[in-house]
Amino acid sequence: MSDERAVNARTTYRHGDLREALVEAGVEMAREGGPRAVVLREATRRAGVSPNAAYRHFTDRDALLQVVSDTCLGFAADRIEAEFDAHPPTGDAEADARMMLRSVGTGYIGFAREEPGLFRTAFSVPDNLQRAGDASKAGRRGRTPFQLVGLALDALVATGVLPPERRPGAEFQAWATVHGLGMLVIDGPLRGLTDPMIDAATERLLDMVDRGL
Amino acid sequence: MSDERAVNARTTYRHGDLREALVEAGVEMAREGGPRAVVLREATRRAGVSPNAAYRHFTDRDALLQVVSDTCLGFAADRIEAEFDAHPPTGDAEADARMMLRSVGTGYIGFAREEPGLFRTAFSVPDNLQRAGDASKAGRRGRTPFQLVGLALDALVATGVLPPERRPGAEFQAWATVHGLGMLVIDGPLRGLTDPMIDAATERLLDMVDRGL
DNA sequence: ATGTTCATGTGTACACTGTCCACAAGAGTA
DNA sequence: TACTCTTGTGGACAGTGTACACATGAACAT
Repeated sequence: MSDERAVNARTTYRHGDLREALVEAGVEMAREGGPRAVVLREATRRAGVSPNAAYRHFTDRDALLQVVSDTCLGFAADRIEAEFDAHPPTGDAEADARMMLRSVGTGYIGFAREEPGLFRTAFSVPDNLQRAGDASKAGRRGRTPFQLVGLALDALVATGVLPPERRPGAEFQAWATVHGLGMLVIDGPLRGLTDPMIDAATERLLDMVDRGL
Repeated sequence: MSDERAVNARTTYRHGDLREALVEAGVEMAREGGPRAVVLREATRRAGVSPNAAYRHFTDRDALLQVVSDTCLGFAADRIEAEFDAHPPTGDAEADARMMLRSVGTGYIGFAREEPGLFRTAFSVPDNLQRAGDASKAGRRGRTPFQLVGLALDALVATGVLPPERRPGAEFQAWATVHGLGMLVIDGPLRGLTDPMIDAATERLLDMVDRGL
């Protein structure tokens, strides 16, 4: 019963939860070096297990990366929800809905800046509309980032800020805008700008979305 | 003088222009498989040269990828300029300026869809504001994509569509938006959507920029 | 308790990668 | 003609993903 979970030393032949251990190791590597740093052999090493053991849980190195990537998306969702919590409803339904959409944006960018490795990893694996709401990509509260944008937009429609006829597909506009900014901040021309400058750029961008949606 | 350029067979000891040949090989690999497919040894193989010969021209595999990436950005610029050409000025300066910005967007997305591998490669290497206008990233007409957005925005200011006080930093908004859509189309939730659907999403996004800038 | 089964981990091996080192070829110059 | 410096070669090594055959032991049926 002395189940040394996180520690790589183990006495039993069976690991206990190797799959989870590999994913956690993968996330840690991704945090430091992005998707390229997610190395299968290194993950098994950190889990204190032989390289081939990984193949009992993942068909491929890419399969591991896929799961790691999904996990990272879940973290992004958590970060966005944290932003929600930081701006609780005031009672002004319209302003609250607006703030909700902004929170998606600021949370998203915050995640990109605080965890660039995880951010890059989250979007290094091809996705599609079917998988966008997949439970494996959800955060602690069970929602994916993509669903969170949708929620914010629904609130905008409910309070009459956004005309219903503009609702369908609106997540793509909001998403693309914020995602683009995230990429620019991490790997693009905006790299190395000071925090206040990035904050300003974020605010302007969200203003644009607010006006133009 | 029988300089068999593109062919990998060569008679002389010296290659002639190995550096260029390696870059071209790299671009071809990037076209098929994105940045991960840019393999140094394979490039030398295609150039008909031993693996280590590459190190006379690039310090690193990453150095090669950097140059390949810059080249891809140049292609993106070409694609955008082609979109300019497809929509020549009509005489209505205001409408022309608007169309110019739209062309940046449609050209950009067009490039992403037509050459996903090159697009991914172009943005796989970290960049910064200093390098954004670097000549190595320019297209045939000597302008980088980033500079082309700037040009379009300048035209909007010149025709009075965009208030001058909003000009500084506006390329970041335009760029982020379009870049984000590009990523969504290639690797994100919008992957696999039909062309008309993507066209519609692009139009809506550009409308948003037009309204909200 | 005992034997069997089958998921899970091990060991060996191979092809392939990036990269280091010492050496070779030969174009350009003294 | 001899010397030099750039460019390409050959061999080697560590590290990676992954295939195959084998070992272990937890769970379950007897």
